[in-house]
Amino acid sequence: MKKAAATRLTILQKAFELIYVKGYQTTSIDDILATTQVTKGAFYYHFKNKDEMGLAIINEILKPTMTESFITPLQNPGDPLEFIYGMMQHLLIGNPFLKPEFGCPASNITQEMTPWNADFGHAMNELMKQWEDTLVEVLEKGKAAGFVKKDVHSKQVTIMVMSGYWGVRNLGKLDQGKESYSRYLKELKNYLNSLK
Amino acid sequence: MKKAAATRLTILQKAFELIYVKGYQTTSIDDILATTQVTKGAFYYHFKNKDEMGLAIINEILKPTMTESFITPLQNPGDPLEFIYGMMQHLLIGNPFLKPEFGCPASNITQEMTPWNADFGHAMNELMKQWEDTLVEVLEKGKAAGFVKKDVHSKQVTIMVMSGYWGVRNLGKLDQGKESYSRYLKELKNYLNSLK
DNA sequence: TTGTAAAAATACCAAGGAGTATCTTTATGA
DNA sequence: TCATAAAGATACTCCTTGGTATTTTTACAA
Repeated sequence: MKKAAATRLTILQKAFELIYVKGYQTTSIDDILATTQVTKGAFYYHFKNKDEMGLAIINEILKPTMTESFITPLQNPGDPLEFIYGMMQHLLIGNPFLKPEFGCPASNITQEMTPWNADFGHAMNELMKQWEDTLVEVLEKGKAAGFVKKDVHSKQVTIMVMSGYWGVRNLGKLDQGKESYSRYLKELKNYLNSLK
Repeated sequence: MKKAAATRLTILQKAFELIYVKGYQTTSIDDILATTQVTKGAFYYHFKNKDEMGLAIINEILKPTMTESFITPLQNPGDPLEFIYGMMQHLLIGNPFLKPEFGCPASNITQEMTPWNADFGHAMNELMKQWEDTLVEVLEKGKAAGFVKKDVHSKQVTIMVMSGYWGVRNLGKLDQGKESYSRYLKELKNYLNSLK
Protein backbone atom coordinates (compact mmCIF):
# COMPACT_ATOMS: atom_id res chain seq x y z
CA MET A 1 0.00 0.00 0.00
CA LYS A 2 3.03 2.28 -0.46
CA LYS A 3 3.65 2.16 -4.16
CA ALA A 4 0.05 2.95 -4.90
CA ALA A 5 0.11 6.11 -2.82
CA ALA A 6 3.23 7.14 -4.70
CA THR A 7 1.62 6.78 -8.12
CA ARG A 8 -1.38 8.68 -6.93
CA LEU A 9 0.86 11.48 -5.73
CA THR A 10 2.88 11.67 -8.95
CA ILE A 11 -0.34 11.89 -10.89
CA LEU A 12 -1.46 14.80 -8.75
CA GLN A 13 1.86 16.60 -8.88
CA LYS A 14 2.53 16.22 -12.58
CA ALA A 15 -1.06 16.97 -13.46
CA PHE A 16 -0.86 20.09 -11.34
CA GLU A 17 2.16 21.32 -13.25
CA LEU A 18 0.56 20.55 -16.59
CA ILE A 19 -2.64 22.30 -15.60
CA TYR A 20 -0.67 25.27 -14.36
CA VAL A 21 0.93 25.82 -17.75
CA LYS A 22 -1.77 24.48 -20.08
CA GLY A 23 -5.01 25.04 -18.24
CA TYR A 24 -7.38 22.44 -16.84
CA GLN A 25 -9.71 21.86 -19.74
CA THR A 26 -6.93 21.67 -22.29
CA THR A 27 -4.85 19.25 -20.26
CA SER A 28 -6.05 15.86 -21.41
CA ILE A 29 -5.88 12.73 -19.35
CA ASP A 30 -3.70 11.26 -22.07
CA ASP A 31 -1.33 14.19 -21.54
CA ILE A 32 -1.12 13.31 -17.89
CA LEU A 33 -0.60 9.63 -18.62
CA ALA A 34 2.17 10.44 -21.07
CA THR A 35 4.15 12.60 -18.67
CA THR A 36 3.62 10.40 -15.64
CA GLN A 37 4.18 7.10 -17.45
CA VAL A 38 1.06 5.87 -15.71
CA THR A 39 -1.50 3.82 -17.61
CA LYS A 40 -5.16 4.54 -17.95
CA GLY A 41 -6.06 1.61 -15.77
CA ALA A 42 -3.99 2.97 -12.93
CA PHE A 43 -5.40 6.46 -13.37
CA TYR A 44 -9.00 5.36 -13.20
CA TYR A 45 -8.22 3.12 -10.31
CA HIS A 46 -7.19 6.14 -8.27
CA PHE A 47 -9.73 8.65 -9.57
CA LYS A 48 -13.35 8.24 -10.57
CA ASN A 49 -13.00 10.86 -13.28
CA LYS A 50 -11.05 13.92 -14.32
CA ASP A 51 -12.91 16.33 -12.05
CA GLU A 52 -12.32 14.20 -8.99
CA MET A 53 -8.64 14.41 -9.78
CA GLY A 54 -8.94 18.17 -10.19
CA LEU A 55 -10.53 18.53 -6.76
CA ALA A 56 -7.85 16.29 -5.29
CA ILE A 57 -5.20 18.59 -6.73
CA ILE A 58 -6.78 21.57 -5.02
CA ASN A 59 -7.22 19.81 -1.69
CA GLU A 60 -4.05 17.76 -1.57
CA ILE A 61 -1.53 19.90 -3.44
CA LEU A 62 -2.66 23.49 -3.63
CA LYS A 63 -4.14 23.78 -0.17
CA PRO A 64 -1.16 22.34 1.76
CA THR A 65 1.27 24.39 -0.32
CA MET A 66 -0.66 27.55 0.39
CA THR A 67 -0.86 26.75 4.06
CA GLU A 68 2.83 26.21 4.54
CA SER A 69 3.84 29.09 2.29
CA PHE A 70 1.44 31.85 3.29
CA ILE A 71 -0.52 30.84 6.32
CA THR A 72 2.02 29.37 8.72
CA PRO A 73 4.83 31.90 8.17
CA LEU A 74 2.31 34.70 8.54
CA GLN A 75 1.83 33.75 12.15
CA ASN A 76 5.16 35.19 13.27
CA PRO A 77 5.22 38.46 15.21
CA GLY A 78 6.43 41.80 13.89
CA ASP A 79 5.17 44.44 11.51
CA PRO A 80 2.42 42.87 9.39
CA LEU A 81 2.82 45.49 6.68
CA GLU A 82 6.47 44.61 6.26
CA PHE A 83 5.49 41.02 6.20
CA ILE A 84 2.78 41.41 3.60
CA TYR A 85 5.19 43.24 1.36
CA GLY A 86 7.81 40.56 1.79
CA MET A 87 5.30 37.85 1.05
CA MET A 88 4.23 39.59 -2.12
CA GLN A 89 7.77 40.10 -3.25
CA HIS A 90 8.51 36.46 -2.68
CA LEU A 91 5.37 35.40 -4.51
CA LEU A 92 6.03 37.58 -7.51
CA ILE A 93 9.78 37.42 -8.03
CA GLY A 94 11.24 35.14 -5.41
CA ASN A 95 9.46 31.91 -6.20
CA PRO A 96 11.13 30.04 -9.07
CA PHE A 97 8.17 27.75 -9.66
CA LEU A 98 5.76 30.61 -10.37
CA LYS A 99 6.50 31.95 -13.83
CA PRO A 100 5.05 35.27 -15.03
CA GLU A 101 3.83 33.82 -18.31
CA PHE A 102 1.77 31.19 -16.53
CA GLY A 103 0.34 33.39 -13.81
CA CYS A 104 -0.87 32.09 -10.47
CA PRO A 105 -2.16 28.51 -10.30
CA ALA A 106 -4.93 29.38 -7.87
CA SER A 107 -6.03 32.34 -9.92
CA ASN A 108 -5.96 30.35 -13.13
CA ILE A 109 -8.10 27.57 -11.74
CA THR A 110 -10.57 30.01 -10.25
CA GLN A 111 -10.89 31.91 -13.47
CA GLU A 112 -11.25 28.85 -15.65
CA MET A 113 -13.26 26.46 -13.53
CA THR A 114 -15.58 28.48 -11.33
CA PRO A 115 -18.29 29.01 -13.93
CA TRP A 116 -18.14 25.36 -14.94
CA ASN A 117 -17.96 23.29 -11.82
CA ALA A 118 -19.33 24.61 -8.55
CA ASP A 119 -17.22 22.17 -6.53
CA PHE A 120 -14.07 23.81 -7.81
CA GLY A 121 -15.47 27.15 -6.77
CA HIS A 122 -16.24 25.92 -3.27
CA ALA A 123 -12.79 24.39 -2.88
CA MET A 124 -11.07 27.53 -4.09
CA ASN A 125 -13.29 29.66 -1.91
CA GLU A 126 -12.16 27.76 1.17
CA LEU A 127 -8.59 28.27 0.14
CA MET A 128 -9.02 32.00 -0.28
CA LYS A 129 -11.04 32.32 2.88
CA GLN A 130 -8.19 30.79 4.79
CA TRP A 131 -5.72 33.25 3.34
CA GLU A 132 -8.09 36.13 3.92
CA ASP A 133 -8.75 35.18 7.54
CA THR A 134 -5.05 34.90 8.26
CA LEU A 135 -4.31 38.27 6.71
CA VAL A 136 -7.15 39.90 8.64
CA GLU A 137 -5.95 38.34 11.88
CA VAL A 138 -2.41 39.47 11.29
CA LEU A 139 -3.53 43.01 10.50
CA GLU A 140 -5.63 43.13 13.64
CA LYS A 141 -2.66 42.02 15.72
CA GLY A 142 -0.65 44.69 13.95
CA LYS A 143 -3.20 47.28 15.00
CA ALA A 144 -2.99 46.14 18.61
CA ALA A 145 0.80 46.27 18.48
CA GLY A 146 0.81 49.76 17.02
CA PHE A 147 2.16 48.82 13.61
CA VAL A 148 -1.06 49.65 11.84
CA LYS A 149 -3.37 52.64 12.16
CA LYS A 150 -6.44 51.98 14.30
CA ASP A 151 -8.91 53.13 11.67
CA VAL A 152 -7.69 50.67 9.06
CA HIS A 153 -10.37 48.25 7.91
CA SER A 154 -8.54 44.93 7.88
CA LYS A 155 -10.97 43.07 5.66
CA GLN A 156 -10.91 45.80 3.07
CA VAL A 157 -7.14 45.95 3.06
CA THR A 158 -7.04 42.20 2.70
CA ILE A 159 -9.29 42.24 -0.34
CA MET A 160 -7.18 45.02 -1.80
CA VAL A 161 -4.00 43.02 -1.34
CA MET A 162 -5.40 39.75 -2.64
CA SER A 163 -7.00 41.43 -5.63
CA GLY A 164 -3.81 43.23 -6.42
CA TYR A 165 -1.88 40.00 -6.38
CA TRP A 166 -4.23 38.09 -8.66
CA GLY A 167 -4.59 41.06 -10.93
CA VAL A 168 -0.91 41.75 -11.37
CA ARG A 169 -0.31 38.06 -11.92
CA ASN A 170 -2.64 38.31 -14.86
CA LEU A 171 -1.29 41.64 -16.07
CA GLY A 172 2.17 40.14 -15.85
CA LYS A 173 1.23 37.60 -18.47
CA LEU A 174 1.16 40.40 -21.00
CA ASP A 175 4.64 41.77 -20.34
CA GLN A 176 6.21 38.68 -18.77
CA GLY A 177 6.13 40.57 -15.50
CA LYS A 178 8.96 42.80 -16.66
CA GLU A 179 7.50 46.16 -15.61
CA SER A 180 4.16 45.34 -14.05
CA TYR A 181 5.62 43.40 -11.12
CA SER A 182 8.13 46.02 -10.03
CA ARG A 183 5.67 48.88 -10.44
CA TYR A 184 3.04 47.03 -8.52
CA LEU A 185 5.47 46.27 -5.70
CA LYS A 186 6.55 49.89 -5.45
CA GLU A 187 3.03 51.14 -5.28
CA LEU A 188 2.06 48.42 -2.87
CA LYS A 189 4.77 49.74 -0.56
CA ASN A 190 3.32 53.23 -0.83
CA TYR A 191 -0.14 51.91 -0.13
CA LEU A 192 1.00 49.88 2.87
CA ASN A 193 2.87 52.89 4.23
CA SER A 194 -0.37 54.84 4.14
CA LEU A 195 -1.78 52.34 6.61
CA LYS A 196 0.68 52.96 9.39
CA MET B 1 -22.12 43.21 -49.73
CA LYS B 2 -24.22 44.23 -46.76
CA LYS B 3 -25.72 40.97 -45.60
CA ALA B 4 -22.32 39.37 -45.48
CA ALA B 5 -20.96 42.01 -43.15
CA ALA B 6 -23.96 41.45 -40.93
CA THR B 7 -23.39 37.71 -40.60
CA ARG B 8 -19.76 38.32 -39.88
CA LEU B 9 -20.73 40.75 -37.14
CA THR B 10 -23.28 38.41 -35.54
CA ILE B 11 -20.69 35.69 -35.47
CA LEU B 12 -18.28 37.99 -33.67
CA GLN B 13 -20.86 39.27 -31.22
CA LYS B 14 -22.47 35.95 -30.31
CA ALA B 15 -19.11 34.22 -30.17
CA PHE B 16 -17.88 36.94 -27.86
CA GLU B 17 -20.76 36.35 -25.47
CA LEU B 18 -20.28 32.61 -25.57
CA ILE B 19 -16.56 32.93 -24.96
CA TYR B 20 -17.18 35.34 -22.10
CA VAL B 21 -19.39 32.79 -20.41
CA LYS B 22 -17.75 29.52 -21.40
CA GLY B 23 -14.16 30.40 -22.17
CA TYR B 24 -12.42 30.38 -25.52
CA GLN B 25 -11.13 26.85 -25.72
CA THR B 26 -14.34 25.30 -24.52
CA THR B 27 -16.51 27.27 -26.88
CA SER B 28 -16.67 25.10 -29.96
CA ILE B 29 -17.26 26.35 -33.45
CA ASP B 30 -20.36 24.18 -33.50
CA ASP B 31 -21.59 26.05 -30.41
CA ILE B 32 -21.18 29.29 -32.27
CA LEU B 33 -22.92 27.94 -35.35
CA ALA B 34 -25.81 26.70 -33.25
CA THR B 35 -26.45 30.00 -31.50
CA THR B 36 -25.91 32.15 -34.55
CA GLN B 37 -27.83 29.91 -36.96
CA VAL B 38 -24.92 30.29 -39.33
CA THR B 39 -23.58 27.32 -41.23
CA LYS B 40 -20.06 26.06 -41.28
CA GLY B 41 -19.60 27.14 -44.85
CA ALA B 42 -20.44 30.71 -43.97
CA PHE B 43 -18.20 30.66 -40.93
CA TYR B 44 -15.16 29.48 -42.79
CA TYR B 45 -15.87 31.88 -45.59
CA HIS B 46 -15.45 34.75 -43.14
CA PHE B 47 -12.64 33.34 -41.00
CA LYS B 48 -9.65 31.24 -41.90
CA ASN B 49 -9.85 29.41 -38.59
CA LYS B 50 -10.97 29.71 -35.00
CA ASP B 51 -8.03 31.78 -33.84
CA GLU B 52 -8.48 34.32 -36.60
CA MET B 53 -12.02 34.77 -35.34
CA GLY B 54 -10.70 35.14 -31.81
CA LEU B 55 -8.34 37.89 -32.84
CA ALA B 56 -11.14 39.59 -34.75
CA ILE B 57 -13.23 39.57 -31.59
CA ILE B 58 -10.48 41.33 -29.68
CA ASN B 59 -9.84 43.89 -32.38
CA GLU B 60 -13.35 44.52 -33.61
CA ILE B 61 -15.47 44.01 -30.51
CA LEU B 62 -13.40 44.28 -27.37
CA LYS B 63 -11.13 47.11 -28.44
CA PRO B 64 -13.89 49.49 -29.66
CA THR B 65 -16.01 48.74 -26.60
CA MET B 66 -13.12 49.50 -24.29
CA THR B 67 -12.32 52.68 -26.15
CA GLU B 68 -15.79 54.12 -25.96
CA SER B 69 -16.36 52.96 -22.39
CA PHE B 70 -13.09 53.78 -20.66
CA ILE B 71 -10.88 55.79 -22.93
CA THR B 72 -13.12 58.47 -24.40
CA PRO B 73 -15.10 59.34 -21.24
CA LEU B 74 -11.85 59.53 -19.33
CA GLN B 75 -10.83 62.54 -21.35
CA ASN B 76 -13.25 64.88 -19.57
CA PRO B 77 -11.86 67.39 -17.08
CA GLY B 78 -12.28 67.25 -13.31
CA ASP B 79 -10.86 65.21 -10.47
CA PRO B 80 -9.29 62.09 -11.95
CA LEU B 81 -9.49 60.26 -8.63
CA GLU B 82 -13.23 60.77 -8.49
CA PHE B 83 -13.42 59.65 -12.04
CA ILE B 84 -11.38 56.50 -11.54
CA TYR B 85 -13.57 55.55 -8.64
CA GLY B 86 -16.72 56.15 -10.65
CA MET B 87 -15.39 54.12 -13.54
CA MET B 88 -14.59 51.22 -11.24
CA GLN B 89 -17.97 51.36 -9.61
CA HIS B 90 -19.62 51.32 -12.99
CA LEU B 91 -17.45 48.46 -14.19
CA LEU B 92 -18.10 46.35 -11.12
CA ILE B 93 -21.72 46.96 -10.26
CA GLY B 94 -23.18 49.36 -12.81
CA ASN B 95 -22.68 47.37 -15.98
CA PRO B 96 -25.46 44.82 -16.52
CA PHE B 97 -23.54 42.89 -19.15
CA LEU B 98 -20.62 42.12 -16.84
CA LYS B 99 -21.70 39.42 -14.42
CA PRO B 100 -19.63 38.56 -11.31
CA GLU B 101 -19.71 34.85 -11.98
CA PHE B 102 -18.18 35.31 -15.43
CA GLY B 103 -15.57 37.88 -14.52
CA CYS B 104 -14.08 40.35 -16.96
CA PRO B 105 -13.91 39.33 -20.63
CA ALA B 106 -10.53 40.95 -21.17
CA SER B 107 -9.09 39.35 -18.07
CA ASN B 108 -10.50 35.96 -18.97
CA ILE B 109 -9.03 36.00 -22.45
CA THR B 110 -5.66 37.16 -21.18
CA GLN B 111 -5.55 34.50 -18.53
CA GLU B 112 -6.64 31.71 -20.83
CA MET B 113 -5.01 32.54 -24.12
CA THR B 114 -1.75 34.33 -23.43
CA PRO B 115 0.32 31.22 -22.79
CA TRP B 116 -1.15 29.52 -25.85
CA ASN B 117 -1.21 32.01 -28.64
CA ALA B 118 1.22 34.91 -28.67
CA ASP B 119 -1.00 36.87 -31.06
CA PHE B 120 -3.72 37.00 -28.44
CA GLY B 121 -1.19 38.29 -25.95
CA HIS B 122 -0.04 41.02 -28.30
CA ALA B 123 -3.58 42.11 -29.05
CA MET B 124 -4.52 42.21 -25.39
CA ASN B 125 -1.32 44.01 -24.56
CA GLU B 126 -2.22 46.79 -26.98
CA LEU B 127 -5.62 47.03 -25.37
CA MET B 128 -4.20 47.31 -21.88
CA LYS B 129 -1.48 49.71 -22.98
CA GLN B 130 -4.16 51.99 -24.31
CA TRP B 131 -6.05 51.93 -21.02
CA GLU B 132 -2.85 52.38 -19.06
CA ASP B 133 -1.69 55.33 -21.14
CA THR B 134 -5.01 57.07 -20.75
CA LEU B 135 -5.04 56.58 -17.00
CA VAL B 136 -1.50 57.86 -16.69
CA GLU B 137 -2.31 60.89 -18.81
CA VAL B 138 -5.39 61.68 -16.77
CA LEU B 139 -3.48 61.36 -13.50
CA GLU B 140 -0.77 63.67 -14.79
CA LYS B 141 -3.37 66.25 -15.74
CA GLY B 142 -4.83 65.79 -12.27
CA LYS B 143 -1.46 66.55 -10.76
CA ALA B 144 -1.17 69.72 -12.81
CA ALA B 145 -4.67 70.76 -11.79
CA GLY B 146 -3.97 70.15 -8.13
CA PHE B 147 -6.28 67.20 -7.70
CA VAL B 148 -3.45 64.76 -7.16
CA LYS B 149 -0.34 65.00 -5.02
CA LYS B 150 2.78 65.92 -6.95
CA ASP B 151 4.82 63.01 -5.66
CA VAL B 152 2.35 60.40 -6.93
CA HIS B 153 3.82 58.02 -9.46
CA SER B 154 1.13 57.81 -12.11
CA LYS B 155 2.31 54.61 -13.77
CA GLN B 156 2.49 52.82 -10.46
CA VAL B 157 -0.97 53.98 -9.46
CA THR B 158 -2.28 52.87 -12.83
CA ILE B 159 -0.87 49.37 -12.41
CA MET B 160 -2.32 49.26 -8.92
CA VAL B 161 -5.77 50.21 -10.18
CA MET B 162 -5.76 47.89 -13.17
CA SER B 163 -4.46 45.00 -11.10
CA GLY B 164 -7.06 45.59 -8.46
CA TYR B 165 -9.80 45.52 -11.04
CA TRP B 166 -8.75 42.29 -12.70
CA GLY B 167 -8.03 40.71 -9.37
CA VAL B 168 -11.32 41.56 -7.75
CA ARG B 169 -13.11 40.44 -10.88
CA ASN B 170 -11.56 37.07 -10.33
CA LEU B 171 -12.08 37.05 -6.58
CA GLY B 172 -15.69 37.98 -7.22
CA LYS B 173 -16.19 34.70 -9.05
CA LEU B 174 -15.86 32.95 -5.72
CA ASP B 175 -18.50 34.91 -3.83
CA GLN B 176 -20.53 36.16 -6.78
CA GLY B 177 -19.15 39.60 -6.01
CA LYS B 178 -21.34 39.83 -2.94
CA GLU B 179 -18.74 41.10 -0.47
CA SER B 180 -15.56 41.36 -2.47
CA TYR B 181 -16.81 44.11 -4.76
CA SER B 182 -18.09 46.44 -2.09
CA ARG B 183 -15.06 45.95 0.13
CA TYR B 184 -12.74 46.53 -2.74
CA LEU B 185 -14.54 49.71 -3.71
CA LYS B 186 -14.41 51.06 -0.17
CA GLU B 187 -10.72 50.42 0.14
CA LEU B 188 -10.09 51.78 -3.33
CA LYS B 189 -11.67 55.02 -2.15
CA ASN B 190 -9.33 55.08 0.86
CA TYR B 191 -6.38 54.43 -1.38
CA LEU B 192 -7.34 57.11 -3.87
CA ASN B 193 -7.86 59.57 -1.03
CA SER B 194 -4.30 58.94 0.08
CA LEU B 195 -3.17 60.27 -3.30
CA LYS B 196 -4.61 63.74 -2.94
C1' DT C 1 -30.99 38.36 -68.98
C1' DT C 2 -27.09 36.19 -67.87
C1' DG C 3 -22.19 35.23 -66.50
C1' DT C 4 -19.36 35.36 -62.58
C1' DA C 5 -17.81 35.80 -58.20
C1' DA C 6 -19.37 36.26 -53.50
C1' DA C 7 -21.73 33.98 -49.88
C1' DA C 8 -23.64 30.08 -47.77
C1' DA C 9 -25.08 25.23 -47.30
C1' DT C 10 -24.06 20.12 -46.73
C1' DA C 11 -21.57 16.27 -46.06
C1' DC C 12 -17.69 14.46 -44.66
C1' DC C 13 -13.01 13.27 -42.26
C1' DA C 14 -9.14 12.32 -39.16
C1' DA C 15 -7.66 13.27 -34.64
C1' DG C 16 -8.29 13.53 -30.05
C1' DG C 17 -11.44 13.59 -25.99
C1' DA C 18 -13.28 11.01 -21.61
C1' DG C 19 -14.47 6.93 -19.97
C1' DT C 20 -15.24 1.34 -19.81
C1' DA C 21 -14.49 -3.50 -19.96
C1' DT C 22 -11.55 -6.87 -19.37
C1' DC C 23 -7.50 -8.92 -18.48
C1' DT C 24 -2.84 -9.45 -15.94
C1' DT C 25 0.26 -8.56 -12.37
C1' DT C 26 1.55 -7.58 -7.68
C1' DA C 27 1.15 -7.47 -2.85
C1' DT C 28 -0.44 -9.17 1.55
C1' DG C 29 -2.32 -11.37 5.36
C1' DA C 30 -3.93 -15.75 7.24
C1' DT D 1 2.07 -21.02 0.43
C1' DC D 2 -1.74 -19.54 -1.60
C1' DA D 3 -6.30 -17.24 -1.95
C1' DT D 4 -7.93 -12.72 -2.49
C1' DA D 5 -8.08 -8.16 -3.29
C1' DA D 6 -5.39 -4.22 -4.68
C1' DA D 7 -3.03 -2.10 -8.42
C1' DG D 8 -2.00 -1.63 -13.05
C1' DA D 9 -2.07 -2.73 -18.18
C1' DT D 10 -4.42 -3.02 -22.82
C1' DA D 11 -7.71 -2.45 -25.97
C1' DC D 12 -11.41 -0.82 -27.01
C1' DT D 13 -16.09 2.51 -27.55
C1' DC D 14 -18.50 6.48 -28.56
C1' DC D 15 -18.60 11.34 -29.00
C1' DT D 16 -16.88 15.95 -30.10
C1' DT D 17 -13.60 18.67 -32.23
C1' DG D 18 -11.55 21.82 -35.92
C1' DG D 19 -11.19 21.86 -40.50
C1' DT D 20 -11.95 20.53 -45.70
C1' DA D 21 -14.15 19.43 -50.09
C1' DT D 22 -17.83 20.07 -52.78
C1' DT D 23 -21.93 21.78 -54.09
C1' DT D 24 -25.61 25.22 -54.13
C1' DT D 25 -27.60 29.70 -53.80
C1' DT D 26 -27.46 34.70 -53.97
C1' DA D 27 -26.17 39.20 -55.66
C1' DC D 28 -24.83 42.27 -59.09
C1' DA D 29 -22.34 44.20 -63.10
C1' DA D 30 -22.39 44.03 -68.04
